[in-house]
Amino acid sequence: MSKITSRDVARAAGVSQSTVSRALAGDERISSETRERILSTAQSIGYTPNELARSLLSNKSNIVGLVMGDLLNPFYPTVLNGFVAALQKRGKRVLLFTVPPGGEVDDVLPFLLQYQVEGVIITSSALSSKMANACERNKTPVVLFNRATYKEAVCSVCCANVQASFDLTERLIEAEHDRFAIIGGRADTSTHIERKQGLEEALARHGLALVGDEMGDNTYEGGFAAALRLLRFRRRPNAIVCVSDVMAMGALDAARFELGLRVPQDLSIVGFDDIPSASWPSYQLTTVRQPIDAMIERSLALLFDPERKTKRKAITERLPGELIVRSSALIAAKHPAE
Amino acid sequence: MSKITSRDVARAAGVSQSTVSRALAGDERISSETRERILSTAQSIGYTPNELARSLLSNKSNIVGLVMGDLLNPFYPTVLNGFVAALQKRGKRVLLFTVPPGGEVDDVLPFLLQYQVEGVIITSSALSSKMANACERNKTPVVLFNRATYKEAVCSVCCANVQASFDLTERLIEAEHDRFAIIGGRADTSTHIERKQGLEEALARHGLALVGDEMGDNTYEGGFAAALRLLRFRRRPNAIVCVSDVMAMGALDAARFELGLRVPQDLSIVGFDDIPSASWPSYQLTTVRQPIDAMIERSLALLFDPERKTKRKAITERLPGELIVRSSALIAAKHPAE
DNA sequence: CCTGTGGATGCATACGTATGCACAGGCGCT
DNA sequence: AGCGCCTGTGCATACGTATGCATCCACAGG
Repeated sequence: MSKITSRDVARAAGVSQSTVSRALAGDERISSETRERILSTAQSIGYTPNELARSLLSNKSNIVGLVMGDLLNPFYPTVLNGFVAALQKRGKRVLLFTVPPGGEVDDVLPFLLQYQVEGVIITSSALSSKMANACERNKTPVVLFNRATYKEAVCSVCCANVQASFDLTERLIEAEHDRFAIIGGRADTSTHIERKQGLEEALARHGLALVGDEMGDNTYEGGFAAALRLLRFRRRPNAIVCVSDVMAMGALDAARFELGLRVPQDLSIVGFDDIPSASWPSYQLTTVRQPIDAMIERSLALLFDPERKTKRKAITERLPGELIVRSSALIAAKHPAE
Repeated sequence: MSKITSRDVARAAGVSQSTVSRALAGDERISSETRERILSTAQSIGYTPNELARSLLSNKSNIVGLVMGDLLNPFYPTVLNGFVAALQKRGKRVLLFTVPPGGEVDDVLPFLLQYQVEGVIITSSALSSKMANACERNKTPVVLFNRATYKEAVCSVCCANVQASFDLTERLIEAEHDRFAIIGGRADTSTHIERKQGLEEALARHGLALVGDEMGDNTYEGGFAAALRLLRFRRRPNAIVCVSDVMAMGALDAARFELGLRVPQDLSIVGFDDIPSASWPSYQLTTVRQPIDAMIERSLALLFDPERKTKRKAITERLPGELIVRSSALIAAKHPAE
């Protein structure tokens, strides 16, 4: 009783293997009584179709590869959850890979390709041109999520980071902040680069410049430590822009509990992502919400878009972020007129 | 240039397909010069072995199924991360499924079995006896993580919940708490049942009984709302035991921000899991830490244990939890003597 | 020179399923 | 009655890889 195959069902039902296959596929040509008989015998002897064999023959694995980086940043579980749910709804299976800190996407991609995945979604970081080519050669579409790439010809979906960051900064300047500091994530990520760029552009427009620039590694502890470094200045910043919410929460706690500062009276702290805990009363974090669901939808649309197979254009979609005003920063809520 | 197979490599290198297969497998019998030639041609024409075909033939898919429930409870991303990392290290691939709220594990298991997974890890909930039998028939080992089952013959790994909850309660009683309430998760989960049981046993031992019993659905919002219901009593509880940390954090914020109570002076709040945010200064949650890494290690050991294939015993392993004392509850730190 | 030996490679087949084609039987039409 | 057609089923093959067995060649020993 090792493996029960369609041949076993065929033997038990007194038909051929091909008839079993057709009956299970709902082929019209099989008479309904035969179909019934086959289905019930399949049920009774506990037959489970071998999807691997099916995939081998049809050349369609129904599997999508998902490469995640840091699952400990609360933004990504939400993303992961969304992707898995959306893919399951579309009848796709998810092969999940994790890139450990310090690891490279390139290390896991070969494994994905071996499983004949129909597409790959990468949320961890960009990928090398070598691997981009390997995917191209296999005709395996790739979509970068929350990451942009400038060199490689790969599709990506992200938030309009520069714009969102620019607008956020404008609002902070409007509210009379004039000493800005940034707590960055990792220097090699597009989110970091773009959000910093928007911030600096807005500052420059008003003749301002950053008074502090620290890295927080996209962790709570990193944000906490970075904030301590920033706030020990004699003339400390009065606005800290954090490239992600986890770091902003660390910074907030460092300011309040370690240095006894009041937020937002003594300084404003803002983040990006709008993770669930940003709305908790302990934090009330002003932040830029990423439109996760829409981004996921667009990612899958790009991934499965049939016309991408012909014109292999590297499309980058940028969805607008939404400023969520809470009480961690001195920003007036937008007038309804605007 | 659709699919590059080992035959293409064979043709390009002027050998047979079987020689290619053997060369790539590192077969000793292939002369090293032939091997070199094959490897380099494979490289140059961009050959990727088809793992599906390989799996079909060897009857070993190298895939492990992972069924997750609520990824929005921060405990589970940590678990997921740990499992994926551990499995990748063992050379296994992870096929991830999600059970949407209100869904059943039974709905996704058939898909897993179709992909010939070598084992299934379930963190969402127990599974029906029908599905347990189906897995047994397929000789597919199953391990429940953080869930126990009493009826079915399935292995499981959890924390020693009753014991941990009992000890925690004893410590709270020692510290003169006498009006206990519980905020539960979902009534049908073993974690809820067992933690409540330990709590009630300890209370009974001191002639006490619960003064409040609410459900919080293992969400922050649920914990928040449940705490409001509990704390509007005239004689409100002075200790709230929450079955998971997320709910405890909700309860804490409800007490502080909504009702103006002081924690732990006015009441103690404790949780379970020790999620990362439990240690943040805003919360400082006293909680029972689950030994996640050890639990994962034991789960995989059970899953791949060769002798389980002969004696099909349903082993339930219970690892001790560790009480982490912080400032959300009035508990003296254990004397070093003890 | 013939045979035996061993090393290197090719041939054929199997894994479990889907599908084009052939085939059998029944029925209606001329 | 004979012909064609339709319906329902079986036969054979293909997917890409791994592997038992046969084969071939070279070389050594008799």
